[in-house]
Amino acid sequence: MLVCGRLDNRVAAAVAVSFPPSYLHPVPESPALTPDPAYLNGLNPPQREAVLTTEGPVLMLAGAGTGKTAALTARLAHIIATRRAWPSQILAVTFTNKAAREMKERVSHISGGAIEGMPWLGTFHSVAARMLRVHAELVGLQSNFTILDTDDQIRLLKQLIVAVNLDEKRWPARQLAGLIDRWKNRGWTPKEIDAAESEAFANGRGQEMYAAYQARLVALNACDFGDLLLHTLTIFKKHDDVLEKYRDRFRYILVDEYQDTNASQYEWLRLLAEPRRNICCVGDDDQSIYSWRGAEVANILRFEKDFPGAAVIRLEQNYRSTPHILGAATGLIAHNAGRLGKTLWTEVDAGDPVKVIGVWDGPEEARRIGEEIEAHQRRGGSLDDTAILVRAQFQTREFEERFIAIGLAYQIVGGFRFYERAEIRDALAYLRLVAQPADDLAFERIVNVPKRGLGDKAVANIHAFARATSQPLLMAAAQMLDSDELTPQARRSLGRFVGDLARWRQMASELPHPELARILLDESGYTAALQAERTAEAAGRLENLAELTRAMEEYETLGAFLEHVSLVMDNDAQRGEPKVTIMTIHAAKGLEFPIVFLAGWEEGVFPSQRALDEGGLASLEEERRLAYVAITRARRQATILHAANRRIYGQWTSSIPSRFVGELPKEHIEEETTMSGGESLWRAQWSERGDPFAHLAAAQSTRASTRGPGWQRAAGGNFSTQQPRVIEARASAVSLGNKGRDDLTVGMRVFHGKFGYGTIEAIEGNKLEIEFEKAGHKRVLDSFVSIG
DNA sequence: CGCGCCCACCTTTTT
DNA sequence: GGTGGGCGCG
Repeated sequence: MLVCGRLDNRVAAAVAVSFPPSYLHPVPESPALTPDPAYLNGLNPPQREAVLTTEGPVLMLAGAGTGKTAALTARLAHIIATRRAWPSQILAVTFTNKAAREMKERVSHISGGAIEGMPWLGTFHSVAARMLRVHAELVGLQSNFTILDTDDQIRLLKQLIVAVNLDEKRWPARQLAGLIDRWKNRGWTPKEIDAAESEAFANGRGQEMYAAYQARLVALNACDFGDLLLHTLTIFKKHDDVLEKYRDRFRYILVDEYQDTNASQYEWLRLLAEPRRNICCVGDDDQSIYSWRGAEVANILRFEKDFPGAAVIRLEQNYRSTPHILGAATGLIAHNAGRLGKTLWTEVDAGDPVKVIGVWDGPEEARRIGEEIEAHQRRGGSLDDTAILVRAQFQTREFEERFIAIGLAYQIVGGFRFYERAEIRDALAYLRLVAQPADDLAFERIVNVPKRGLGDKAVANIHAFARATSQPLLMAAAQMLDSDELTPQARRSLGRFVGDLARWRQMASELPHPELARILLDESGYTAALQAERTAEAAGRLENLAELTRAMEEYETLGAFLEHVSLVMDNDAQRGEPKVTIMTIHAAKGLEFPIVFLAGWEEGVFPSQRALDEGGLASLEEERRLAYVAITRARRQATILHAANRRIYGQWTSSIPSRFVGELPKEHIEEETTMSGGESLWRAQWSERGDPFAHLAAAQSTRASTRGPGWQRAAGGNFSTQQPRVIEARASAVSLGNKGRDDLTVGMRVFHGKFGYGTIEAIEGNKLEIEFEKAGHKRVLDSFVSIG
């Protein structure tokens, strides 16, 4: 097949057509005789090769911004158009729902909507879940098993730890969850945990706890995310007939982001790919940034060994960034060893060097980026063009504070997924309990939410009774109503809860489920409890719940919805007014922005201290790959910043620029420091002193004599003289895009997403002075408030 | 049973 | 510096 990979496109197409797959009916039309089919338009030679090399193993090394998705979708279109396989005979797996969704849309688009279903296009987990629903009984589950989220998982483990009299402080459930996850990622069932591994928890009881957890899951008819893969893998290994069935079905296999696969996914794929070995893995070893959650770069590095004769196709022509940006990224990643090797190039020749700016401290960094963004706005640019990428979530706060202060619209992407929010999980627990009365975890979660006087004591009682009579909690609770096991209050309250559940259960068959959900939230008192809070947070939660019930309308059955919500639902950033995007580099993978700011390039922040401390060289290289991913997000301009001082966990910390800054090729960068005396003075400062405030003092005393423009803005002193000018500058920048709104007046009560309710005290253009009920006096932009 | 205080924690994140 | 969880008291 290597040979095939070297053929030119026309020949490859001809070869392909001359060997029609024998299992299909002869194909009447012959694409090779007609001009190139539409899906090949605009593809460069390696991309075409990737599309046309359909038979045998293919490794597609696709650098950042090289048109990977275009090639992938064309490949799918090609396989289907040439009748090599029906859409239902192609397995295409991705890691995220977003990637799966995009691929679905593009395939459908490229085929002019002709390809409706690619039923086996999805995330590893959703595809595995789908298989597992069919064969659940082979691992002791029923096909309507529940998929637990991390929160359920931890609560369950905690119970198990307590049950065997382990000190949950010394042996936290989180740690065990992490271990079990790791084991599952490696494809190990409890049987495969050896003594050495087992040693990692509670003096050798790891294996025992893992086994107990698995047993408990089966009893609950539940599984966690890792199980979706591990169970299907187990089934493939033990039941040849099942494996055969899928091997026969999947004529072609396509894997996106192959460098992110873990051992269990790898094994899963290898089993399915045999004996045809029509597997096409797409990835970029330089963008492997998820080893900490089990991804093994080794999978991609050894692909050619695993699949001898594999065609290796490199996509290296970059369509995203300028030569300087690519040059900087390429120069940086060249410091890593053990790469497959790729060199990005571009036909574009314009563009500015990557800017590297050294600033005094964190606040100045935020200030500086804010100014750059406002300048971009003044030139007529949109905020949607801009993104700030950080190493860790804590860095976002500096920007948030600054942008609130200057009224710059921003969004922070990441943090909690939609379905990880407490209120969503509570709502789902209600639905789950109505759908499956035996769902003990759901019962525990909501039996006292909202508070109905059923505390730990009552719940412990129910638990004991349930265990003694071997029945689910809800059934036990119902029986206990007739006993005097509980205090009269608790009994009354529990009686009502149990009665409500029975009633909702009745309704479930008659009502559309979104309606059921609304009734449920209302009658349980959940909504009322949130409304009573009258806080910004509670209002947000109510909104999320409304969103949840809205989303339910798109699903036929409650079961379908529950599957969707636990596996698929994500909170995509909603469009709306233009705003700066602030997010972690991890979250930015796969995205691109014209203008990118890379903040906090300091030793200890990026590379992170933890990576430096514990991971050794491998972990440093992963940080470097992360830096590579970060730079290659930029289309036109990348700006890297590093601060000499930063407050981390309340501690002022001085740091030196990241080693990655030094690794950028000089010819592709342009350095600037806002500190007088240049880098040398500054280096002298941080190295001499341990006391961070000494720097501040030094800075202030130096400032009198050295007045670079940066100094004036840096280090926070002398605000009385500086502030008015700065505010003016802001006002003009902000007013470019936003006129004040006319529906607000002084004295009006308004609601702000972050600060809650407050009263307007003054209006000045599009800026408001508000006295907030909880958050105190603030200046905010009018677009952030609604009339409350 | 619920509130409040104190203390340990503190990359990255999908499913 | 903020937060969440555990524990002790009212």
